[in-house]
Amino acid sequence: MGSGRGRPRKSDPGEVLDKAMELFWERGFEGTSMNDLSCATGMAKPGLYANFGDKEALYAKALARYFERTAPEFDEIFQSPGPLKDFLRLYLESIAASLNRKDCPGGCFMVNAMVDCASQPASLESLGRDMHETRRAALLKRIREAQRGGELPAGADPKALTDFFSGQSLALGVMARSGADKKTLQGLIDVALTVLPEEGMSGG
Amino acid sequence: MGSGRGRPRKSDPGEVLDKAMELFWERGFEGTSMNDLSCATGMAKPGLYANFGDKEALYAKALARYFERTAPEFDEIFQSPGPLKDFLRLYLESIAASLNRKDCPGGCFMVNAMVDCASQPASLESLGRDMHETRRAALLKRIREAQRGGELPAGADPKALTDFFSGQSLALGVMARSGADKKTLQGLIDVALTVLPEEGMSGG
DNA sequence: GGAATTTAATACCGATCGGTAATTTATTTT
DNA sequence: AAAATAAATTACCGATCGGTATTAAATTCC
Repeated sequence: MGSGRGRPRKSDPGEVLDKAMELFWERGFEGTSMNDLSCATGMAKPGLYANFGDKEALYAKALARYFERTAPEFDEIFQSPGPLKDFLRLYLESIAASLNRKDCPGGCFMVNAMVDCASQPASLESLGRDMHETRRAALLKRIREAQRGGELPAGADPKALTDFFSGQSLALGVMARSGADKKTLQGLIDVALTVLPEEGMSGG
Repeated sequence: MGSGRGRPRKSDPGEVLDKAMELFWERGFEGTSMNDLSCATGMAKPGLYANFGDKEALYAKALARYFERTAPEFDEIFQSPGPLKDFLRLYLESIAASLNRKDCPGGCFMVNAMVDCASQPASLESLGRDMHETRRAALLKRIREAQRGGELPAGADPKALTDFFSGQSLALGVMARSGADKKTLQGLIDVALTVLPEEGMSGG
């Protein structure tokens, strides 16, 4: 009846990875022990090692899962056809919204992974950085398109704008992790968007 | 000849605390062991406990020392008499400069302490938050004064502006920790400052 | 010089860490 | 039913953690 030959699995590895993601997200790499993970997921320690490798590999897979889970909403926003300012508002507000959800235990997992480099192997630090860089690259592409389309002054610096808005997502992540409420995040977003020219004034 | 009666000290507690500050700053709370601290400072473990209390107390004192060390430059900037925009440029650029100094091991210690809450006692997390809040309060005061002085439109929201610029310091801290170069930080600052009206145009 | 005192240095404590070997249980195949 | 296989379970490993008891060394007061 089962799929394989031996004893049937007690826990679904996918659900285990989801739970591991939540724990690492909330408590970080050093703050989460393999015993914690075993208790929270219901999968005994040898099972964790057999299914995911060592702690570092499990963390990497959990972080990758976070990236994949947030990717669809991210991609949808990036393919929205409206003007740049609407897109950036949508982008930052979706980040702020995700940071205040009940099932979001502590800020942005990627930001945490970038800053938590204090107490985690270097490979994991660069992993978080690479993921952030991926999103930053998509942002730069979108901003360059907007400039070609006349939405930005010819003198504007797309890379600087990209670093700026990419930086806003970092600021939101830190503020959310330190307990900022939704209104505070929204205030930052509203101010940040004023660096762009008013909509409709395409030519300068 | 000495100051007390017993065996003379081998290490100056002040210098020990400085070294401990650097280590905690670079590696975080969990990432720094008492053995590490003992080796790096030259003070044996029992000496550390006798002089500073347990690990949590030592970290708190190291973080407080960081705050005190950065306070003079901070205060000087806040008392500069120029227009708001010059002040904010000076403020953010001094943060960026401090983050790229050779003796700055990893971003901003306060920001790290706020985000590292994953793997450190809750009291230390709120300690970093309180320090950040202190600076934010000074920022708010300065921005309100500027608004009263007509440097900002009457409709501007000082609290939102404060959260925004306070957030920029967080973004700078994370970017610096993840390896951003000086040019990138400067680009973010230049863009961020454009949220303010042009200098000299005081009335609306 | 000897008692008192303050520090340094060593060794050690129980607990927990990441990781694994050995065994037991449950299922499929022959 | 017996062999084979895969997973769960238990117990355990050496290393390191934060923290401390104990002993040795260096100084000052009498």
